[in-house]
Amino acid sequence: METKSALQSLSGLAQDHRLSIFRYLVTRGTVGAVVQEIAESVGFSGSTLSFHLKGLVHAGLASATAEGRFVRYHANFAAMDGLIRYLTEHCCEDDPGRCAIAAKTPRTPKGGTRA
Amino acid sequence: METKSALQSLSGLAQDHRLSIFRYLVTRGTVGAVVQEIAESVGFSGSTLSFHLKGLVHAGLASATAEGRFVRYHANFAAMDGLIRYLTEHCCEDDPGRCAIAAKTPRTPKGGTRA
DNA sequence: TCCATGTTTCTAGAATGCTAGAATCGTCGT
DNA sequence: ACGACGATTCTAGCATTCTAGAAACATGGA
Repeated sequence: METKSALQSLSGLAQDHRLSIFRYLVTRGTVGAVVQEIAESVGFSGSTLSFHLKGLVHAGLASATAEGRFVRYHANFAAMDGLIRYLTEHCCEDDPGRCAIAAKTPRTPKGGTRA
Repeated sequence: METKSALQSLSGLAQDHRLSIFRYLVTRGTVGAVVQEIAESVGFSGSTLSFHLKGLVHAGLASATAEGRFVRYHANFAAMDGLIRYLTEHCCEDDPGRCAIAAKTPRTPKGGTRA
């Protein structure tokens, strides 16, 4: 993951409403949630919700799939993993022996990059 | 980690200059770096640098210790770990069996919360 | 086709965040 | 005590982001 996409992910999550939305999607795992469900969970106006969902998708943190007139959103776990890896990259470069973090994250959910 | 501090961490990192600073501090591990070093690494004006360092400290992502007239900064790995845990919390709540992420991060660097 | 429903886009105003020059504060060496 | 130096704070202007009402768009059912 390059700096740019890490920054997009971080900016995407650095807002309480978007963080709420994302965390809700995380709890929903591979199932995801349609906009109405999300709205019930977080409780703010439709246009605001749409604004933030767009932000999450743009940041690569979520994906949207149409289901008739509903739209289902899923958290993008791969993006989250990438972000985590990015943050811990080069940790304690000077003295890796002292470091318990660096590059040891056996992540990615079973079932691919989506959902 | 509660929502508020996670949000602070995320906001702290969601800015390219602060992210650069933080990542540089991460590479410096327990050694940390004085402001001059950081300035050489990232290359922007003193007041801007100070502004962002303050932001990182306020977000709990870095700590500052005076060394004569120098100030040494360290990345706060504990905060980063906390953030990572927070993000992956409750992952796939509906069907944990399907999830490879949830609560399995053996993190925290050797040597305590500082550094 | 027409209406109801679900979602997104448009818009403006308010709030927040960023940058960098100038001034300030604290520490060290002489 | 004084000057040099490292770092932070102050300030103002600029840019970005957030919110929510209104309008628009798309889909499904009657």
